[in-house]
Amino acid sequence: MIQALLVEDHDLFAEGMKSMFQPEDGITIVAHTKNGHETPSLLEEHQIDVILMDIDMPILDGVTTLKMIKKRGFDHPTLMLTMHQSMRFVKEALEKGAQGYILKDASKPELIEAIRTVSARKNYFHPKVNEQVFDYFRNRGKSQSGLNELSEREKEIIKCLAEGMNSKAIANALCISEHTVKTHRRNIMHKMHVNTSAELVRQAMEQGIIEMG
Amino acid sequence: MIQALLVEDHDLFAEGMKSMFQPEDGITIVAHTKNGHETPSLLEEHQIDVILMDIDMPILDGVTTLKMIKKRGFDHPTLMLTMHQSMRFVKEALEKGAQGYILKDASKPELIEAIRTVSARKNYFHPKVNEQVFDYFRNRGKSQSGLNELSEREKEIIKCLAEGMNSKAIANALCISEHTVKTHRRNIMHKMHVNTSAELVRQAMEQGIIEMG
DNA sequence: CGTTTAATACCCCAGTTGGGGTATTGTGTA
DNA sequence: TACACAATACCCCAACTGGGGTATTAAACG
Repeated sequence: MIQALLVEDHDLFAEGMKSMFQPEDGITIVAHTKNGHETPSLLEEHQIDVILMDIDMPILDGVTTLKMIKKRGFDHPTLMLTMHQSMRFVKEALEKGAQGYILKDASKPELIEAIRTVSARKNYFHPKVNEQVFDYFRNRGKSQSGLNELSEREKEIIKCLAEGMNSKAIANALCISEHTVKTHRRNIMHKMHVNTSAELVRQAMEQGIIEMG
Repeated sequence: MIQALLVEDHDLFAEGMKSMFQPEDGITIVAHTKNGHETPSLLEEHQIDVILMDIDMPILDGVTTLKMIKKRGFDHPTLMLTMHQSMRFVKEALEKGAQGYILKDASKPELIEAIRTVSARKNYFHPKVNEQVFDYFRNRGKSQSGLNELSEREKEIIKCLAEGMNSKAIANALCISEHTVKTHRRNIMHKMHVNTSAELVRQAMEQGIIEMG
């Protein structure tokens, strides 16, 4: 029996996951937390074979949580659960040492297969994610630059734009010159292949660079 | 035993919901569809006491589905399930005849209470939603205008803006003059209390006016 | 120890945006 | 019928945006 820890903020989804697995599935969720901070202590209390980690959580998101527990010396195989099909998250999750990535609109058999694969320390990608990974490395080979890797500063600029600030306001807020803000914005727009700030914000939200509400 | 129909596109969430209810809960999900279009035939095939309707679905969203089945003469009590805490959705769902509204981060007991309440044809609001409803009517009393009721045309303009179109491109796409586009955009920005198109798009996405990729 | 990259800053400039007006038409509703 | 409102269109104009450059500095990386 594979013993799983579920890190997921949506209670209803978590409840569902817990009661979903039958004895014949060979999987059981032995612990659940809505809070990334509680993860380490749960990993100590229970004998966990695999972590099921939601990416989209407020306060402490899945990728950050993963980074944190790896840093503390835990090395549990981890399956990332998300609604986002974005390469950004896949890439970040892989960098932090996740073994697998599955979308929330996957089927139960797919999830079971994913959990079994990951708990055996093999990599699992949901078919829909696989396409993205393929595209990613194909583009990477071409452009060397690796899609759209935004710097922290650039993400900061995007957040300001999304909050309705213009160049001058951003310059004041970040204590830099208006020229610099303009340069950043232009670089971001090039990287993301968009033509207006409005489209920039849309893309950023879809890719999870900006958190929702 | 309350017999429920679940309309939900995320397979994993649906699977979870199905296996979540125990006999002592007095609730069972007798049918599930990922597709709003299938709802009417399922309502005919099964004896359904309550519909659990996800709002955030591609192709045919929950509110549209609800409108469609009401139009076809079905009058099942319906509980809307969503991640959005936005007043816009609450309002639309109510207008289309939903009996209740619950967020996906509710707890299992809350969900059970909601289903029981709605199936008895009483109204149910999740506490978090209740605040919004209260705010809404309080503002409504003040301003008479009712928060930010965007016209269909205005929503169309927003979608174009989010796709990176400028006034000229939107004017061409919608076969109207550039002046008109400008007027619309200005009206929208007033209604939504934002100062830039970028912020406009952010707000629109948070309120669900624009669907996510 | 060179090379790359992020962050910073500046120049130029056409074109768009955002804010202030006003006005006509059609539709729907009180 | 009369009033309200959505959609349309136009005027003016200061300010900002987006696209084209170039360049310095410091940090990161092989």
